[in-house]
Amino acid sequence: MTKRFEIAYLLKEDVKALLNTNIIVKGWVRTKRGNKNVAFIAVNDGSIIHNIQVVADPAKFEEELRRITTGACIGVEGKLVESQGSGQAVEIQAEKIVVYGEADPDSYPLQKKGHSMEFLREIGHLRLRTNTFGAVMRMRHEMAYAIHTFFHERGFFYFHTPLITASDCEGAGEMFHVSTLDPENPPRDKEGKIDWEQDFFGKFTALTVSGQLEGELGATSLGKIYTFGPTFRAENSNTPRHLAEFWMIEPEMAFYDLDSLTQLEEEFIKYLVRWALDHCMDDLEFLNKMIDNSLIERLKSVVDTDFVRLPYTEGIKILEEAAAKGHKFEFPVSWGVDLASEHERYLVEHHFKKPVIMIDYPKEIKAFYMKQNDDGKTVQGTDVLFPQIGEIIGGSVREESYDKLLKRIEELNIPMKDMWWYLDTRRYGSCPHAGFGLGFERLMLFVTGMANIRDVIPFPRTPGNANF
RNA sequence: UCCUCAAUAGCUCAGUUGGUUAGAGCACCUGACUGUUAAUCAGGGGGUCGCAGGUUCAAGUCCUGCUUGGGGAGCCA
Repeated sequence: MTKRFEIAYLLKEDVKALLNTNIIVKGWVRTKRGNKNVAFIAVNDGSIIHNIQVVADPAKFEEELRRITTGACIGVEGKLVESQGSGQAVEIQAEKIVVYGEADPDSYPLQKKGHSMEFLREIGHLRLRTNTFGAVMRMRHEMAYAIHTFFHERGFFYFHTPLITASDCEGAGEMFHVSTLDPENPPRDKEGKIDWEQDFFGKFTALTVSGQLEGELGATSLGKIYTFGPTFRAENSNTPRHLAEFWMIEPEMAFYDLDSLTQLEEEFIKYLVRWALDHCMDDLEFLNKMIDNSLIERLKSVVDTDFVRLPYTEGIKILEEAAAKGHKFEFPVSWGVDLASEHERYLVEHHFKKPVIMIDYPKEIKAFYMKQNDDGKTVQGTDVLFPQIGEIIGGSVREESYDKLLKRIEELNIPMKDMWWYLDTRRYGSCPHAGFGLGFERLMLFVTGMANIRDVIPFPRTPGNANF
């Protein structure tokens, strides 16, 4: 019985022993071309960006060739031979062709010429069959695998935090409510408000905006953990960098301080970029050619560059000096303001020209759980700022002092009723610890060179769009 | 959510200061070509110019509203 091979194997492995023997390939047709003497069919099975060339005799396969158009699914049995043409090393001389599924060219929307990303988003069910999305999705898998490998090699445990949560006090964004109550006629309490006690969980619940708080419970028992799962934000954000449903990686480490935290952040990103360069070069070369021709160069430069550590206060000084020298900012800069993306871009793209890890932010512009510095003004938060993308990582050393954390919670009027368990981490066996969050799709933007975050996830969810 | 730009053939786009029958490339169909590389060459079919109003002798073109999409901003990862 003739064996089927995946195209990645035929094109990447040593196939000398297979030459001039019969094999089978199966996949989807990218193009068909030729004349009345010979036909060429480029077949792709998703295992690799490249196609294998099938050579067929038009006289022998007249009926099959009529049914084979761009997008059709076929199986081919034939002899693997060294190619007579110059575009590929090996090809298959067809002896038997099965057409599994035709793709009517009058209605099949994908062509062999390029499409706009906007058009492809409208056919999200079929865009995965394009070269670009094949490359992006293979890299998405590689990056996910690399993330697990990175943490596993360093003794982190993969820790599963809940997707449904009752903590609505993280301040990380608007939440999607989770309820089984009848929206037409919900039960009401005495004041006429919706009675969440009668809901499925007996309280108001929503989809998680972060696994961090539960992640801290893992870190203060297992030592080093990371989460890697979906995250949901109901913000009305319409930008190329935001999704309503995205994947986030959140490591949390006991006994890490600011230095070891930023060191891990830098090491992590460099590991992932290096992994892409080591394992995804075929796809990267395609993306470099078709999407962004400075991509590979940029990835290499990140791996070789030391990230800048920049205290917020020094960053403000640089920006104020730039403004004094005449650089125009839309928003004014002074100590205490939250930096706008124009400010971050100036620092990363103009001043340092390399990734910047900004640290020690004013406490007023950062979350309640960040460790307070002795100056009484700043906290040990860290943002890793990347060219083009902006903030790719946000992290901090966590405040481990029960009294300081409680005071901050009270100052910010954060409701206490759902926070008691979090505070217990500081009440019993409290330890210094730190962690960060990396937006998986922001990483994907960086390593693929794609411009819009909707094109680095198979099925993007954004305001007004939950298709496919 | 705010600002801004756009919407013309299946796809990517052109269409001049408003003026006759709205064009090109690709795709599709027909034909040519002895090995192509998003094959090439010749011919053919294919349009409610996003939707609804308005101005005008005349609207793809100007105005208003709506819808959808892009870019920028905010929020953030």
